[in-house]
Amino acid sequence: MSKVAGSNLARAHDPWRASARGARDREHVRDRKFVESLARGLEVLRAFTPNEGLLGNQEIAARTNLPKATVSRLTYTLTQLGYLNHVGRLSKYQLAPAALSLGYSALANMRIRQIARPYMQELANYASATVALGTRDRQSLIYIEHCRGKAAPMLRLDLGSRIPIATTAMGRALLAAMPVTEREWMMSHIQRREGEGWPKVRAGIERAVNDLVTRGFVLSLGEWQQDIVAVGVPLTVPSDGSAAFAFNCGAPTFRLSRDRLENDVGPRLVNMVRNVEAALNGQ
Amino acid sequence: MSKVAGSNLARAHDPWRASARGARDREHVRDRKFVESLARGLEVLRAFTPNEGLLGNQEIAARTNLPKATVSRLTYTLTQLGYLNHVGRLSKYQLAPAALSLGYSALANMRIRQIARPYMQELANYASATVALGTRDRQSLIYIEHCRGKAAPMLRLDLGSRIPIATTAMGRALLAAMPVTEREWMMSHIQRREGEGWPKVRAGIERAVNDLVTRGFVLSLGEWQQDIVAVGVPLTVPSDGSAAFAFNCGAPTFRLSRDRLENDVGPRLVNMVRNVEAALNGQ
DNA sequence: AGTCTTAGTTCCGCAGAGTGAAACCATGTT
DNA sequence: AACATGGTTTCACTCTGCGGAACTAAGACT
Repeated sequence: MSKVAGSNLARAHDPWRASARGARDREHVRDRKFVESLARGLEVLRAFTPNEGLLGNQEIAARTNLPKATVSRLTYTLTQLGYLNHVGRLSKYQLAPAALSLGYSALANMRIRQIARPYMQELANYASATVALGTRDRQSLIYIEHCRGKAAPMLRLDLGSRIPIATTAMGRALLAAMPVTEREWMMSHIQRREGEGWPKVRAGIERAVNDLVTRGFVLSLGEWQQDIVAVGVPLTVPSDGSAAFAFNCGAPTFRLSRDRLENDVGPRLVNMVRNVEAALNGQ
Repeated sequence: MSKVAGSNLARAHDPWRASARGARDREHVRDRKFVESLARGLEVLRAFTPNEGLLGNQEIAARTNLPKATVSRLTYTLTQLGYLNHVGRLSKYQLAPAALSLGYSALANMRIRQIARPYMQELANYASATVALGTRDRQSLIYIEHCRGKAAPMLRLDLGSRIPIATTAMGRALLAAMPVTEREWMMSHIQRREGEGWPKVRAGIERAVNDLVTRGFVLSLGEWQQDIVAVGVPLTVPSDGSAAFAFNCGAPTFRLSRDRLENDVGPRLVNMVRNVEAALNGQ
């Protein structure tokens, strides 16, 4: 049940727990404001991931825990609207351009991107590393903007791609900057997913919380990808409560010594973020 | 009414004509498979464009022709699900990361991109121009992939951005390759929008239809953007009926003489597309 | 202060949209 | 021919989603 749709943090109403019309819901008071079929339709779209790009109704039904018949109607509707494409004569759908278009509109309207980009590029060049900006969506991070340094075309992550929260510098920065209750809630989720790796992951996060207060940035030293090191710094937009962002600056281990990362790049990233914050509030 | 949601070509069921529960629908037979509230929710998301990125419920209601109360519930739901963000203390929403994420998944799964990219890059380099790949969504084109030639960082269009169909080389290529009935239908739409500019636009399209059969490519010489010339070539994926793509290759006028465009670049683009087609069918 | 305006939210009774189990179809497969 | 497999359609029921209208909140103007 909860495998399907991670609910949306504290403030969230977890759609699938909440209703699933069929499941005679004892206790839960229905939220009259929440439009169930919209949520379901979107959940269908979400079932398509970058690797799982071609799904039949059956597979969708499995992934979303929705009854066959319902999925059939939803895919039909989504196809009409141009969000899905019928592919390969029969059966199997695929995300279609309309979905892409939404993403583009989303990107285009994130003011922070335009403002941050020049700062990011500058640091990327200076450190010959990659600087990226991301934000949270459910249980992972999404890249919103990124700049590569001159000599570092190493790791290629496109805008919109997802990375985990628990083990990356960017993710830890975000976690470390959260209100405690929220962080605890996130961590319980992560714990469930990590299983036995959890103690190590937890230690990493706790160190990050500590690092953030003492040094202003957090680290990930090969904990996400072997051979990749990075620093991360959070940014909270004050006016706009819900939106929290984080930057990272990373490179392959051999290119960026730990010493330089901690004593040069880290502080510079902190400084960069202060500048971005100023620019954001400025105009 | 029809201003809101362009219906989706011939096969389409035009959602808003079809029902709008309140509007006691005489004639129209309801499509029991179509999930109205999903369509409405998505229409709300669509109301956000790259330029119109910050909308209040009221504005959304106006753009979608949905009643206030309904919009209120839909935005509430979309916010819960992470597709919209509440911004600036109260009122006004904005597309949120979840929307972006869909777009990324969509992109990631278009096989044609990976296959076409090397060919595109090669031509882009050769011609010192920009080569792009796009597909249709409703009444416009969407960029799916693009490569810039070495010395041509001129026009910067990101993936997912929209360009018009009627005046661009890419759009005309698509139009020219359509079945007549479909093209006629599209053209009637375009006509409505163009108003008095229509005769010229129409002539352009008709020339394109002609060019396509005689030469294999179509042209747009400054008809979309002053100072930009381009050739376009369509590609139809046979197995996958609905999906039709088109390529363009363009540059600022001063960089690419008309002669070279027509006698060198055009034929090469045609050739490139043949190669891509072969590659697509190959594996 | 008061009054208007503008925008968003909530109520509430109603009707029909959306549902899902089960029957039905259409394609392979053994 | 029987059997999977996966998608679609039917059908009767019910609860969801609807939307007009009432309500609330926050400026803006006198």
